[in-house]
Amino acid sequence: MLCHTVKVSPRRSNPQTRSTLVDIAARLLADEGPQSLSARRIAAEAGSSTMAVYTNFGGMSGLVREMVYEGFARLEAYFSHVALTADPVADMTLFGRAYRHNALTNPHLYAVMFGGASLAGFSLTAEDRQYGRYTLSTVVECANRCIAADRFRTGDAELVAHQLWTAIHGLVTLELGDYLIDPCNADVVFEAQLTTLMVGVGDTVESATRSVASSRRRLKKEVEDVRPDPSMEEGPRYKRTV
Amino acid sequence: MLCHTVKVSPRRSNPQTRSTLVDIAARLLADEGPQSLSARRIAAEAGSSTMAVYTNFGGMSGLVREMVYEGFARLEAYFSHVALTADPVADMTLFGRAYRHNALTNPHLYAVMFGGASLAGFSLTAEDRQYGRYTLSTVVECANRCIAADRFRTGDAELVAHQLWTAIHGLVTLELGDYLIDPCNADVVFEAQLTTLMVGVGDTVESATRSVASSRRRLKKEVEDVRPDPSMEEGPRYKRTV
DNA sequence: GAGCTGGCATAACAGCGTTATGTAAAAAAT
DNA sequence: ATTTTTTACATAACGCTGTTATGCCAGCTC
Repeated sequence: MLCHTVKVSPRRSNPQTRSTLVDIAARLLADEGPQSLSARRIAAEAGSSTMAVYTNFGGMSGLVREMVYEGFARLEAYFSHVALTADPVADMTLFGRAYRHNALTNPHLYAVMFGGASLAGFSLTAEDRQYGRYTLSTVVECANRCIAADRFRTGDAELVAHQLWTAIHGLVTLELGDYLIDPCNADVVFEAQLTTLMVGVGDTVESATRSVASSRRRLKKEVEDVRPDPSMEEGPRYKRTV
Repeated sequence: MLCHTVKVSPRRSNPQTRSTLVDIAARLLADEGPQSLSARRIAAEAGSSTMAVYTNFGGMSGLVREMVYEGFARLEAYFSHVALTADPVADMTLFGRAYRHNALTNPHLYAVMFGGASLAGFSLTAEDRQYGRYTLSTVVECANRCIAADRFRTGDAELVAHQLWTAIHGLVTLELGDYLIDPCNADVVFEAQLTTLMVGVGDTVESATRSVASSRRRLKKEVEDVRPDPSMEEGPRYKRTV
Protein backbone atom coordinates (compact mmCIF):
# COMPACT_ATOMS: atom_id res chain seq x y z
CA MET A 1 0.00 0.00 0.00
CA LEU A 2 1.49 3.29 -1.06
CA CYS A 3 -1.62 5.35 -1.70
CA HIS A 4 -2.19 6.64 1.83
CA THR A 5 0.76 8.91 2.48
CA VAL A 6 0.38 8.88 6.23
CA LYS A 7 3.92 9.19 7.51
CA VAL A 8 4.04 7.80 10.98
CA SER A 9 7.38 8.40 12.60
CA PRO A 10 9.63 5.37 12.46
CA ARG A 11 12.02 6.79 15.00
CA ARG A 12 10.91 9.26 17.54
CA SER A 13 13.24 11.87 18.92
CA ASN A 14 14.43 11.22 22.40
CA PRO A 15 11.94 13.27 24.42
CA GLN A 16 14.63 14.07 26.96
CA THR A 17 16.85 15.69 24.35
CA ARG A 18 14.58 18.70 23.89
CA SER A 19 14.30 19.28 27.61
CA THR A 20 17.97 18.99 28.38
CA LEU A 21 18.92 21.26 25.50
CA VAL A 22 16.55 23.98 26.66
CA ASP A 23 17.62 23.56 30.27
CA ILE A 24 21.28 23.83 29.38
CA ALA A 25 20.64 26.82 27.15
CA ALA A 26 18.68 28.55 29.89
CA ARG A 27 21.43 27.89 32.40
CA LEU A 28 24.10 29.17 30.03
CA LEU A 29 22.08 32.27 29.29
CA ALA A 30 21.53 33.00 32.97
CA ASP A 31 25.05 32.17 34.13
CA GLU A 32 27.31 33.35 31.32
CA GLY A 33 25.15 35.68 29.29
CA PRO A 34 24.00 35.67 25.69
CA GLN A 35 27.45 35.42 24.13
CA SER A 36 27.83 31.87 25.46
CA LEU A 37 24.60 30.78 23.79
CA SER A 38 26.18 28.88 20.90
CA ALA A 39 24.99 25.68 19.32
CA ARG A 40 28.43 24.15 19.76
CA ARG A 41 28.64 25.05 23.42
CA ILE A 42 25.16 23.77 24.17
CA ALA A 43 25.79 20.55 22.30
CA ALA A 44 29.08 20.03 24.10
CA GLU A 45 27.46 20.49 27.49
CA ALA A 46 24.72 18.11 26.50
CA GLY A 47 27.22 15.55 25.25
CA SER A 48 25.65 15.54 21.81
CA SER A 49 26.37 17.14 18.46
CA THR A 50 25.08 20.44 17.11
CA MET A 51 22.69 18.55 14.87
CA ALA A 52 20.48 17.89 17.87
CA VAL A 53 19.66 21.59 17.87
CA TYR A 54 18.56 21.41 14.27
CA THR A 55 16.45 18.27 14.42
CA ASN A 56 14.71 19.46 17.57
CA PHE A 57 14.39 23.20 16.99
CA GLY A 58 15.31 23.82 13.37
CA GLY A 59 18.21 26.00 14.38
CA MET A 60 19.31 28.36 17.08
CA SER A 61 16.37 30.67 16.47
CA GLY A 62 13.97 27.90 17.32
CA LEU A 63 15.74 27.16 20.57
CA VAL A 64 15.82 30.82 21.49
CA ARG A 65 12.15 31.09 20.66
CA GLU A 66 11.45 28.23 23.03
CA MET A 67 13.27 30.12 25.75
CA VAL A 68 11.21 33.21 25.02
CA TYR A 69 8.07 31.14 25.59
CA GLU A 70 9.57 30.00 28.85
CA GLY A 71 10.21 33.62 29.77
CA PHE A 72 6.62 34.62 29.17
CA ALA A 73 5.47 31.58 31.12
CA ARG A 74 7.50 32.73 34.10
CA LEU A 75 6.07 36.22 33.84
CA GLU A 76 2.58 34.78 33.75
CA ALA A 77 3.39 32.62 36.75
CA TYR A 78 4.33 35.71 38.72
CA PHE A 79 1.18 37.46 37.58
CA SER A 80 -0.96 34.53 38.66
CA HIS A 81 0.11 35.00 42.25
CA VAL A 82 -1.08 38.59 42.44
CA ALA A 83 -4.23 38.50 44.54
CA LEU A 84 -7.35 40.35 43.50
CA THR A 85 -8.23 42.49 46.50
CA ALA A 86 -10.70 45.22 47.28
CA ASP A 87 -8.08 47.77 46.22
CA PRO A 88 -7.70 47.20 42.48
CA VAL A 89 -5.17 50.00 42.11
CA ALA A 90 -2.92 48.28 44.62
CA ASP A 91 -3.35 45.08 42.61
CA MET A 92 -2.48 47.01 39.47
CA THR A 93 0.75 48.43 40.83
CA LEU A 94 1.62 45.01 42.19
CA PHE A 95 1.44 43.72 38.63
CA GLY A 96 4.00 46.38 37.81
CA ARG A 97 6.21 45.23 40.65
CA ALA A 98 5.84 41.61 39.53
CA TYR A 99 6.80 42.58 36.00
CA ARG A 100 9.93 44.31 37.23
CA HIS A 101 10.78 41.49 39.61
CA ASN A 102 10.56 38.96 36.81
CA ALA A 103 12.85 41.03 34.60
CA LEU A 104 15.43 41.54 37.34
CA THR A 105 15.36 37.86 38.25
CA ASN A 106 15.94 36.73 34.66
CA PRO A 107 17.74 39.69 33.12
CA HIS A 108 19.29 37.89 30.16
CA LEU A 109 16.10 36.07 29.37
CA TYR A 110 14.20 39.34 29.52
CA ALA A 111 16.71 40.93 27.16
CA VAL A 112 16.16 38.15 24.65
CA MET A 113 12.39 38.38 25.01
CA PHE A 114 12.22 42.04 24.06
CA GLY A 115 15.62 43.06 22.81
CA GLY A 116 16.48 40.13 20.63
CA ALA A 117 14.12 41.23 17.90
CA SER A 118 16.42 43.65 16.19
CA LEU A 119 19.86 42.51 17.22
CA ALA A 120 21.68 39.23 16.87
CA GLY A 121 19.88 38.40 13.66
CA PHE A 122 17.11 36.73 15.59
CA SER A 123 13.58 37.88 15.09
CA LEU A 124 10.32 36.83 16.63
CA THR A 125 7.35 36.08 14.43
CA ALA A 126 4.09 37.96 14.68
CA GLU A 127 2.57 35.03 16.56
CA ASP A 128 5.37 35.13 19.08
CA ARG A 129 4.61 38.76 19.79
CA GLN A 130 0.92 37.98 20.04
CA TYR A 131 1.80 35.29 22.54
CA GLY A 132 3.69 37.83 24.58
CA ARG A 133 0.96 40.40 24.34
CA TYR A 134 -1.53 37.85 25.60
CA THR A 135 0.13 38.05 28.99
CA LEU A 136 -1.34 41.55 29.23
CA SER A 137 -4.90 40.25 29.46
CA THR A 138 -4.54 39.77 33.19
CA VAL A 139 -3.58 43.41 33.52
CA VAL A 140 -6.47 44.50 31.31
CA GLU A 141 -8.91 42.75 33.62
CA CYS A 142 -7.40 44.52 36.58
CA ALA A 143 -7.73 47.85 34.76
CA ASN A 144 -11.39 47.10 34.26
CA ARG A 145 -11.79 46.60 37.99
CA CYS A 146 -10.07 49.94 38.60
CA ILE A 147 -12.49 51.60 36.20
CA ALA A 148 -15.46 49.90 37.82
CA ALA A 149 -14.26 51.15 41.20
CA ASP A 150 -14.17 54.70 39.81
CA ARG A 151 -10.47 54.99 40.42
CA PHE A 152 -9.58 55.56 36.75
CA ARG A 153 -10.88 58.38 34.60
CA THR A 154 -10.56 56.71 31.23
CA GLY A 155 -12.80 53.85 30.16
CA ASP A 156 -10.31 52.10 27.90
CA ALA A 157 -8.83 49.36 30.03
CA GLU A 158 -6.72 47.94 27.24
CA LEU A 159 -5.16 51.31 26.58
CA VAL A 160 -4.33 51.81 30.23
CA ALA A 161 -2.74 48.39 30.39
CA HIS A 162 -0.58 49.22 27.40
CA GLN A 163 0.47 52.51 28.98
CA LEU A 164 1.56 50.77 32.16
CA TRP A 165 3.30 48.05 30.21
CA THR A 166 5.32 50.37 28.00
CA ALA A 167 6.26 52.64 30.88
CA ILE A 168 7.44 49.87 33.19
CA HIS A 169 9.14 48.08 30.34
CA GLY A 170 11.15 51.17 29.54
CA LEU A 171 12.20 51.62 33.13
CA VAL A 172 13.24 48.00 33.43
CA THR A 173 15.15 48.09 30.16
CA LEU A 174 17.18 51.11 31.20
CA GLU A 175 17.69 49.64 34.65
CA LEU A 176 19.13 46.46 33.15
CA GLY A 177 21.37 48.60 30.95
CA ASP A 178 22.73 50.38 34.02
CA TYR A 179 21.38 53.71 32.85
CA LEU A 180 19.61 54.56 36.09
CA ILE A 181 22.05 55.65 38.77
CA ASP A 182 21.87 57.76 41.92
CA PRO A 183 20.17 59.97 42.77
CA CYS A 184 17.59 58.88 40.21
CA ASN A 185 18.20 55.17 40.60
CA ALA A 186 15.77 52.56 39.41
CA ASP A 187 14.00 52.19 42.76
CA VAL A 188 13.34 55.91 43.08
CA VAL A 189 12.10 56.30 39.52
CA PHE A 190 10.01 53.15 39.75
CA GLU A 191 8.14 54.15 42.89
CA ALA A 192 7.53 57.65 41.56
CA GLN A 193 6.41 56.26 38.22
CA LEU A 194 3.83 53.94 39.76
CA THR A 195 2.16 56.82 41.55
CA THR A 196 2.46 59.11 38.53
CA LEU A 197 0.82 56.58 36.26
CA MET A 198 -2.06 55.90 38.63
CA VAL A 199 -2.68 59.61 39.13
CA GLY A 200 -2.25 60.20 35.42
CA VAL A 201 -5.07 57.83 34.50
CA GLY A 202 -7.43 59.26 37.06
CA ASP A 203 -6.73 58.25 40.65
CA THR A 204 -6.29 60.90 43.32
CA VAL A 205 -2.84 61.56 44.69
CA GLU A 206 -3.84 60.34 48.14
CA SER A 207 -5.47 57.11 47.00
CA ALA A 208 -2.69 56.34 44.57
CA THR A 209 0.00 56.92 47.17
CA ARG A 210 -1.84 54.66 49.58
CA SER A 211 -2.31 51.91 47.01
CA VAL A 212 1.30 52.05 45.86
CA ALA A 213 2.44 51.72 49.46
CA SER A 214 0.05 48.83 49.96
CA SER A 215 1.40 46.98 46.95
CA ARG A 216 4.91 47.52 48.22
CA ARG A 217 4.01 45.69 51.39
CA ARG A 218 2.41 42.85 49.43
CA LEU A 219 5.38 42.39 47.08
CA LYS A 220 7.40 39.92 49.08
CA LYS A 221 4.62 37.53 49.98
CA GLU A 222 2.75 37.50 46.67
CA VAL A 223 5.62 37.80 44.22
CA GLU A 224 9.14 37.43 45.53
CA ASP A 225 8.47 34.32 47.55
CA VAL A 226 6.69 32.29 44.90
CA ARG A 227 8.44 29.59 42.97
CA PRO A 228 8.90 31.10 39.55
CA ASP A 229 9.38 28.01 37.39
CA PRO A 230 6.10 26.59 36.20
CA SER A 231 7.66 24.28 33.65
CA MET A 232 11.00 23.32 35.06
CA GLU A 233 9.61 20.07 36.46
CA GLU A 234 8.37 17.13 34.44
CA GLY A 235 5.33 17.08 32.28
CA PRO A 236 4.43 18.95 29.12
CA ARG A 237 6.58 22.00 28.88
CA TYR A 238 5.71 24.79 26.48
CA LYS A 239 3.48 25.35 23.56
CA ARG A 240 4.21 22.71 21.01
CA THR A 241 2.90 24.59 18.03
CA VAL A 242 6.25 24.45 16.30
CA MET B 1 68.98 61.25 22.37
CA LEU B 2 66.73 58.62 23.93
CA CYS B 3 65.94 60.22 27.28
CA HIS B 4 62.98 62.32 26.23
CA THR B 5 60.32 59.76 25.36
CA VAL B 6 58.18 62.20 23.46
CA LYS B 7 56.72 60.11 20.71
CA VAL B 8 55.85 62.40 17.90
CA SER B 9 53.88 60.48 15.37
CA PRO B 10 56.03 59.46 12.44
CA ARG B 11 53.00 58.75 10.35
CA ARG B 12 49.62 60.13 11.10
CA SER B 13 46.49 58.20 10.33
CA ASN B 14 44.62 59.40 7.33
CA PRO B 15 41.98 61.63 8.92
CA GLN B 16 39.52 60.69 6.21
CA THR B 17 39.73 57.01 7.06
CA ARG B 18 37.91 57.39 10.37
CA SER B 19 35.13 59.41 8.83
CA THR B 20 34.53 57.18 5.85
CA LEU B 21 34.51 54.08 8.03
CA VAL B 22 31.91 55.54 10.36
CA ASP B 23 29.86 56.85 7.48
CA ILE B 24 29.86 53.49 5.73
CA ALA B 25 29.03 51.69 8.95
CA ALA B 26 26.16 54.07 9.65
CA ARG B 27 24.79 53.60 6.15
CA LEU B 28 25.07 49.82 6.39
CA LEU B 29 23.34 49.84 9.75
CA ALA B 30 20.53 52.02 8.48
CA ASP B 31 20.07 50.27 5.14
CA GLU B 32 20.73 46.62 5.84
CA GLY B 33 20.43 46.30 9.59
CA PRO B 34 22.81 45.21 12.31
CA GLN B 35 23.66 41.82 10.83
CA SER B 36 25.50 43.51 7.96
CA LEU B 37 27.74 45.42 10.36
CA SER B 38 30.87 43.32 9.91
CA ALA B 39 34.45 44.50 9.85
CA ARG B 40 35.01 42.73 6.55
CA ARG B 41 31.98 44.24 4.91
CA ILE B 42 32.82 47.74 6.07
CA ALA B 43 36.43 47.39 4.98
CA ALA B 44 35.38 46.08 1.58
CA GLU B 45 33.03 49.00 1.01
CA ALA B 46 35.76 51.39 2.09
CA GLY B 47 38.27 49.72 -0.20
CA SER B 48 40.60 49.01 2.70
CA SER B 49 41.41 46.06 4.91
CA THR B 50 39.86 45.11 8.23
CA MET B 51 42.96 46.38 10.00
CA ALA B 52 41.76 49.93 9.45
CA VAL B 53 38.98 49.22 11.92
CA TYR B 54 41.50 48.14 14.53
CA THR B 55 44.01 50.94 14.15
CA ASN B 56 41.26 53.57 14.16
CA PHE B 57 38.81 52.15 16.66
CA GLY B 58 40.52 49.28 18.41
CA GLY B 59 37.93 46.84 17.11
CA MET B 60 34.30 46.65 16.15
CA SER B 61 33.19 47.73 19.62
CA GLY B 62 35.03 51.02 19.21
CA LEU B 63 33.39 51.69 15.89
CA VAL B 64 29.97 50.84 17.26
CA ARG B 65 30.66 53.11 20.23
CA GLU B 66 31.44 55.93 17.84
CA MET B 67 28.10 55.38 16.17
CA VAL B 68 26.37 55.48 19.53
CA TYR B 69 27.91 58.90 20.08
CA GLU B 70 26.61 59.92 16.70
CA GLY B 71 23.17 58.68 17.71
CA PHE B 72 23.14 60.77 20.86
CA ALA B 73 24.37 63.75 18.86
CA ARG B 74 21.41 63.40 16.51
CA LEU B 75 19.04 63.18 19.46
CA GLU B 76 20.55 66.30 20.93
CA ALA B 77 20.26 68.02 17.57
CA TYR B 78 16.54 67.32 17.53
CA PHE B 79 16.23 68.53 21.12
CA SER B 80 18.04 71.76 20.27
CA HIS B 81 15.29 72.72 17.82
CA VAL B 82 12.53 72.50 20.40
CA ALA B 83 11.61 76.09 21.18
CA LEU B 84 11.16 77.30 24.73
CA THR B 85 7.72 78.86 24.77
CA ALA B 86 5.37 80.28 27.36
CA ASP B 87 3.81 76.81 27.67
CA PRO B 88 6.57 74.68 29.22
CA VAL B 89 4.37 71.58 29.33
CA ALA B 90 3.90 71.81 25.57
CA ASP B 91 7.66 72.12 25.24
CA MET B 92 8.07 69.11 27.49
CA THR B 93 5.78 66.87 25.47
CA LEU B 94 7.46 68.11 22.31
CA PHE B 95 10.71 66.75 23.72
CA GLY B 96 8.93 63.44 24.00
CA ARG B 97 7.80 63.66 20.40
CA ALA B 98 11.33 64.58 19.32
CA TYR B 99 12.69 61.59 21.20
CA ARG B 100 10.28 59.27 19.47
CA HIS B 101 10.86 60.86 16.09
CA ASN B 102 14.60 60.38 16.43
CA ALA B 103 14.17 56.73 17.32
CA LEU B 104 11.79 56.04 14.45
CA THR B 105 14.07 57.85 12.01
CA ASN B 106 17.13 55.84 13.03
CA PRO B 107 15.64 52.62 14.35
CA HIS B 108 18.73 50.45 14.04
CA LEU B 109 20.94 53.09 15.54
CA TYR B 110 18.53 53.51 18.41
CA ALA B 111 18.54 49.77 18.99
CA VAL B 112 22.31 49.78 19.24
CA MET B 113 22.29 52.78 21.56
CA PHE B 114 20.07 51.16 24.15
CA GLY B 115 19.72 47.52 23.26
CA GLY B 116 23.28 46.65 22.39
CA ALA B 117 24.34 46.61 26.00
CA SER B 118 23.41 43.07 26.77
CA LEU B 119 23.28 41.42 23.39
CA ALA B 120 25.83 40.95 20.64
CA GLY B 121 28.70 40.89 23.10
CA PHE B 122 29.00 44.63 22.87
CA SER B 123 28.77 46.66 26.02
CA LEU B 124 28.95 50.37 26.68
CA THR B 125 31.21 51.70 29.37
CA ALA B 126 29.95 53.70 32.32
CA GLU B 127 31.20 56.88 30.66
CA ASP B 128 29.25 56.09 27.53
CA ARG B 129 26.08 55.81 29.56
CA GLN B 130 26.90 59.03 31.35
CA TYR B 131 27.31 60.64 27.96
CA GLY B 132 23.87 59.42 26.97
CA ARG B 133 22.32 60.52 30.22
CA TYR B 134 23.77 63.99 29.72
CA THR B 135 21.30 64.49 26.88
CA LEU B 136 18.61 64.55 29.55
CA SER B 137 19.82 67.86 30.97
CA THR B 138 17.80 69.76 28.40
CA VAL B 139 14.69 67.97 29.58
CA VAL B 140 15.54 68.61 33.22
CA GLU B 141 15.70 72.33 32.53
CA CYS B 142 12.31 72.18 30.88
CA ALA B 143 10.92 70.31 33.88
CA ASN B 144 12.19 73.12 36.07
CA ARG B 145 10.27 75.61 33.99
CA CYS B 146 7.15 73.49 34.35
CA ILE B 147 7.63 73.47 38.10
CA ALA B 148 8.21 77.21 38.16
CA ALA B 149 5.01 77.68 36.19
CA ASP B 150 3.13 75.66 38.84
CA ARG B 151 2.15 73.05 36.31
CA PHE B 152 3.93 70.20 38.11
CA ARG B 153 3.24 69.07 41.63
CA THR B 154 6.62 67.56 42.41
CA GLY B 155 9.70 69.67 42.88
CA ASP B 156 12.24 67.13 41.63
CA ALA B 157 12.85 68.10 38.02
CA GLU B 158 15.48 65.44 37.47
CA LEU B 159 13.16 62.73 38.69
CA VAL B 160 10.37 63.90 36.41
CA ALA B 161 12.74 63.94 33.46
CA HIS B 162 13.77 60.37 34.22
CA GLN B 163 10.14 59.29 34.45
CA LEU B 164 9.36 60.77 31.06
CA TRP B 165 12.50 59.29 29.58
CA THR B 166 11.90 55.74 30.80
CA ALA B 167 8.23 55.83 29.82
CA ILE B 168 8.79 57.11 26.29
CA HIS B 169 11.80 54.87 25.84
CA GLY B 170 9.71 51.84 26.69
CA LEU B 171 6.99 52.81 24.25
CA VAL B 172 9.49 53.41 21.48
CA THR B 173 11.29 50.15 22.15
CA LEU B 174 8.11 48.12 21.93
CA GLU B 175 7.01 50.09 18.88
CA LEU B 176 10.26 49.25 17.10
CA GLY B 177 9.78 45.62 18.08
CA ASP B 178 6.32 45.60 16.46
CA TYR B 179 4.64 44.88 19.75
CA LEU B 180 2.12 47.70 19.54
CA ILE B 181 -0.66 46.91 17.08
CA ASP B 182 -4.25 48.03 16.61
CA PRO B 183 -6.30 49.06 18.38
CA CYS B 184 -3.58 50.02 20.85
CA ASN B 185 -1.05 51.02 18.24
CA ALA B 186 1.96 53.16 19.02
CA ASP B 187 0.31 56.45 18.08
CA VAL B 188 -2.68 55.86 20.31
CA VAL B 189 -0.61 54.76 23.29
CA PHE B 190 1.88 57.56 22.78
CA GLU B 191 -0.68 60.37 22.75
CA ALA B 192 -2.47 58.92 25.77
CA GLN B 193 0.82 58.46 27.58
CA LEU B 194 1.90 62.06 27.09
CA THR B 195 -1.27 63.33 28.71
CA THR B 196 -1.17 60.70 31.43
CA LEU B 197 2.38 61.58 32.37
CA MET B 198 1.71 65.33 32.50
CA VAL B 199 -1.39 64.79 34.61
CA GLY B 200 0.44 62.27 36.73
CA VAL B 201 3.12 64.74 37.73
CA GLY B 202 0.66 67.47 38.57
CA ASP B 203 -0.90 69.19 35.58
CA THR B 204 -4.67 69.39 35.25
CA VAL B 205 -6.39 67.26 32.66
CA GLU B 206 -7.52 70.32 30.73
CA SER B 207 -4.15 72.05 30.63
CA ALA B 208 -2.31 68.86 29.82
CA THR B 209 -4.68 68.00 27.00
CA ARG B 210 -4.26 71.50 25.59
CA SER B 211 -0.47 71.40 25.82
CA VAL B 212 -0.23 67.95 24.27
CA ALA B 213 -2.36 69.12 21.37
CA SER B 214 -0.21 72.22 21.05
CA SER B 215 2.98 70.19 20.87
CA ARG B 216 1.40 67.97 18.24
CA ARG B 217 0.91 71.03 16.04
CA ARG B 218 4.50 72.14 16.61
CA LEU B 219 6.03 68.75 15.81
CA LYS B 220 6.46 69.11 12.07
CA LYS B 221 8.02 72.54 12.04
CA GLU B 222 10.32 72.21 15.05
CA VAL B 223 11.34 68.58 14.78
CA GLU B 224 10.44 66.69 11.63
CA ASP B 225 11.63 69.37 9.23
CA VAL B 226 15.05 70.00 10.76
CA ARG B 227 18.17 68.53 9.26
CA PRO B 228 19.12 65.81 11.69
CA ASP B 229 22.82 65.33 10.96
CA PRO B 230 24.97 67.71 12.94
CA SER B 231 28.22 65.97 12.15
CA MET B 232 27.76 64.52 8.72
CA GLU B 233 29.55 67.44 7.10
CA GLU B 234 33.22 68.24 7.46
CA GLY B 235 34.91 69.39 10.60
CA PRO B 236 35.48 67.72 13.96
CA ARG B 237 33.01 64.93 14.36
CA TYR B 238 32.38 63.39 17.73
CA LYS B 239 34.01 63.28 21.04
CA ARG B 240 37.56 62.22 20.54
CA THR B 241 38.16 60.99 24.05
CA VAL B 242 38.99 57.52 22.85
C1' DG C 1 69.37 61.57 3.15
C1' DA C 2 69.04 58.29 7.28
C1' DG C 3 66.26 56.24 10.75
C1' DC C 4 62.51 55.49 13.48
C1' DT C 5 57.56 54.76 13.93
C1' DG C 6 53.18 53.54 13.22
C1' DG C 7 49.18 52.93 9.51
C1' DC C 8 47.54 49.48 6.86
C1' DA C 9 47.57 44.98 3.66
C1' DT C 10 47.99 40.12 3.82
C1' DA C 11 47.05 35.96 5.82
C1' DA C 12 46.14 33.13 9.47
C1' DC C 13 43.41 31.47 13.78
C1' DA C 14 39.52 30.37 16.54
C1' DG C 15 34.93 30.64 16.78
C1' DC C 16 30.20 30.92 14.98
C1' DG C 17 25.52 29.02 12.46
C1' DT C 18 24.43 25.98 9.16
C1' DT C 19 24.39 21.95 6.03
C1' DA C 20 25.70 17.64 3.26
C1' DT C 21 26.61 13.03 4.17
C1' DG C 22 26.66 8.71 6.43
C1' DT C 23 25.13 5.55 10.02
C1' DA C 24 22.41 3.32 13.16
C1' DA C 25 18.22 2.68 15.53
C1' DA C 26 13.35 2.32 16.04
C1' DA C 27 8.83 1.78 14.12
C1' DA C 28 6.04 -0.42 10.43
C1' DA C 29 5.14 -3.99 7.29
C1' DT C 30 5.40 -8.41 5.91
C1' DA D 1 10.86 -12.80 13.18
C1' DT D 2 12.62 -10.49 9.39
C1' DT D 3 12.68 -6.88 6.22
C1' DT D 4 11.89 -2.21 4.98
C1' DT D 5 11.39 2.38 5.87
C1' DT D 6 12.26 6.59 8.05
C1' DT D 7 14.11 9.48 11.06
C1' DA D 8 17.60 11.15 14.84
C1' DC D 9 21.98 12.13 15.39
C1' DA D 10 27.47 12.12 14.58
C1' DT D 11 30.98 13.68 11.63
C1' DA D 12 32.97 16.91 8.83
C1' DA D 13 32.85 20.60 5.90
C1' DC D 14 31.50 25.53 4.18
C1' DG D 15 31.23 30.32 4.64
C1' DC D 16 31.07 33.62 7.76
C1' DT D 17 32.55 36.36 11.88
C1' DG D 18 36.07 39.23 15.08
C1' DT D 19 40.71 39.34 16.00
C1' DT D 20 45.75 39.19 15.53
C1' DA D 21 50.71 38.18 13.95
C1' DT D 22 53.54 39.52 10.30
C1' DG D 23 55.60 42.55 7.07
C1' DC D 24 55.85 46.45 4.02
C1' DC D 25 56.23 51.15 3.28
C1' DA D 26 54.84 56.02 3.80
C1' DG D 27 55.93 59.98 6.30
C1' DC D 28 57.87 62.58 10.17
C1' DT D 29 62.16 63.78 12.80
C1' DC D 30 66.80 64.57 12.88
